[in-house]
Amino acid sequence: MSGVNLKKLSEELGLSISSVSKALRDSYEISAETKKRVLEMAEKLNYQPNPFARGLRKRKSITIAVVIPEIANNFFSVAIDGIQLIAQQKGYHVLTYLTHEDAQSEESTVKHLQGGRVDGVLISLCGDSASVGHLLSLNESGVPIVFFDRVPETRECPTVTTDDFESGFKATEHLLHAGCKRIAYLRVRGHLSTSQKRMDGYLAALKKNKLHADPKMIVDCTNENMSNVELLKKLLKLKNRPDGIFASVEKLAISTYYACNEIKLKIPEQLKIISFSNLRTASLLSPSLSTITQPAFEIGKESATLLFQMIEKKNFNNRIEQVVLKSDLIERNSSKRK
Amino acid sequence: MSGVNLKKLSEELGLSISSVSKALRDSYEISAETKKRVLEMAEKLNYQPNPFARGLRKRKSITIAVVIPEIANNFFSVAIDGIQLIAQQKGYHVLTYLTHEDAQSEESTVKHLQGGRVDGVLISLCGDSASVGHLLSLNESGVPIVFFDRVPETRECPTVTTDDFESGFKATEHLLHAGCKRIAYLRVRGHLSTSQKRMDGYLAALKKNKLHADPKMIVDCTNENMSNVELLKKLLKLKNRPDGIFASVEKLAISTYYACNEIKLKIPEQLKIISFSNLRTASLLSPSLSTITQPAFEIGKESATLLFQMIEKKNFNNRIEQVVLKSDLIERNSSKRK
DNA sequence: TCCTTTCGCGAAAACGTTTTCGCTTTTTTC
DNA sequence: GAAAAAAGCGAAAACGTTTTCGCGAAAGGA
Repeated sequence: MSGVNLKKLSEELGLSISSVSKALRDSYEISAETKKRVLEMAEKLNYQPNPFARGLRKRKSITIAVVIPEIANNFFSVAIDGIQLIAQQKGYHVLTYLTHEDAQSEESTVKHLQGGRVDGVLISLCGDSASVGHLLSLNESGVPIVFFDRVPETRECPTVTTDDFESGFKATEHLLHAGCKRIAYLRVRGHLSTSQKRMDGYLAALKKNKLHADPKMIVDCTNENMSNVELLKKLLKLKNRPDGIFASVEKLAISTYYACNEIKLKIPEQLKIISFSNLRTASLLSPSLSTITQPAFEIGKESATLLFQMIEKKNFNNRIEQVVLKSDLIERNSSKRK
Repeated sequence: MSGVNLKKLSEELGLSISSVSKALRDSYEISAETKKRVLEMAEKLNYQPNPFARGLRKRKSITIAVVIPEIANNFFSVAIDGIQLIAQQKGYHVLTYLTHEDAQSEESTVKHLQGGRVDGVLISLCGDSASVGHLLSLNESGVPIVFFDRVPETRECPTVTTDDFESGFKATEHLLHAGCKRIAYLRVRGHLSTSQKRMDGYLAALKKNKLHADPKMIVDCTNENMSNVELLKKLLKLKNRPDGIFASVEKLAISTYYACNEIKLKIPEQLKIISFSNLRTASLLSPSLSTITQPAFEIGKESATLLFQMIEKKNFNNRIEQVVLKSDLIERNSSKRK
């Protein structure tokens, strides 16, 4: 047992607890000589202040929470990397919670965060979170929240997102320019702001190019690869099958690749694909995958930076900052013209 | 501000603080009727116990720490997934720290964990952590530690690893059977137990097949893709270049793919590759990548389970459990015989 | 020299819990 | 019906900090 606390330290030094505490915090009330003695003894006994006592007293946790749908995902893991960078710079600890796209799990997680465990929350909503009531309640109890990537549709709040509409528009036009006549939009069910905006961009591009938007070409997928592959195989065997696929999330592009492998459909000759994706091996795939790549690391950094601004200035309810970053469209072979 | 605590709750109910506390913890001292009243009021006012007060009093944090070199990595992100699953089941919170392969960062992180912030630590060592003194100190202060994947070489401690020697052996024999005569072993500099064991397996396989182990075929790479590509291009342009590559970590296989693309070396005709990797798109690469795949999710689950055993039974210093899981060798096209 | 200011430090309260102990009232036991 | 036991609750200490306040001594100003 370590058990070295201020009391033990003060006894060792022949000082009062309060003096030791002040010396460690470099208070002007303590002489330079005493400070030196205290610092040396603290070092020698390897004193580490108890975070719970300090948190209780100062009503501050020096901790933030990150709530995300999943972690085994290139976008989120890189975003966390950016978050951690900023948090580490600020001397903050980071609690991570996974909702697994489950609204109930998200709600109970957020509820547990109300006791003062964290000074702020970074969250990317899960797919089927209908309401944001639990988050409002958390915010009202004084905990600032920043949403990143997947943000609430209905309410004004601090967010860090990417230009999803424009990206959806560009990706669709890219497929059109590559020669596609019939483009399917792949999404996962649920009401996510990102998915909606990307689809709006898709629809706008079709409209601008005077193309009919066929509801059958808007395909609702699941979170599970196997069932998606089956679904896509059916889609691609249709008489009037699509000649272009716009996948709104990475995993759907992967499922499409598997489906095409199985039914011997050639990419890009018979089917062109572009996808939102942060896959680092996109260029090594067979064929290399054209992507819209979100600046995941920057998103993480920006949202953490914004959160700390809100934590430090307590007036976080006055102004609502909304940061929008640009995604990159990277053309590769999966959408090549011929 | 929420600020609803036991005091406010007790005032609202006309009870003492201690009675309310006991009612919430379902103490036998409190009547069923009172308990019901208290529970209802707590629900109504949305009471959440202060974790710092409780942690201070009970000397328990209900929190574990995960210390890893990086998170934007398929192995570690899936391992965390497994850890989170178990932690969530146990009602524990998870703090994540990244060392970025920096020994000093690892040391300071571990030092900060001594104050009682966590009840246990899961750690995968960084590449150039020479000593484990800081971890010993943490352990002596009563915090159980479980190492996973990258474990200390010198000391007996609780670990969860994979069969790295056997996997290294099998991977090498696989390349030999595919026709390779000269196999390079790619590793990142540093003294990691995993890398060492994998190489031992490699060397043993060479020896068994009566092949000379050329020191020039053991290549020290860095953590940076660009420089690795350059290094590998040089290696592959050598007069007596290798005809097989055994990459001990995923990123080195990726770098090899890039290098081969640049110098127009054909895989697997001119160079066969196998790699340790948890890449989910390994089968979609061009060509598909043969891998030794570690059961990352199971590793996470096993190590968390082991840690909680140690946390719950306090006699964690008596018996030292060492779990070894099996990796899978998955043959794909990058190492095909012809 | 005397008064005021500054310096250096200690006592004690407070943060919100949990838990031990004691007290009153009710119930059980013989 | 008296003694014993149990039930139901409250007071207060404790966890380890931080911070306010107070106090004596030294230093400065007149």
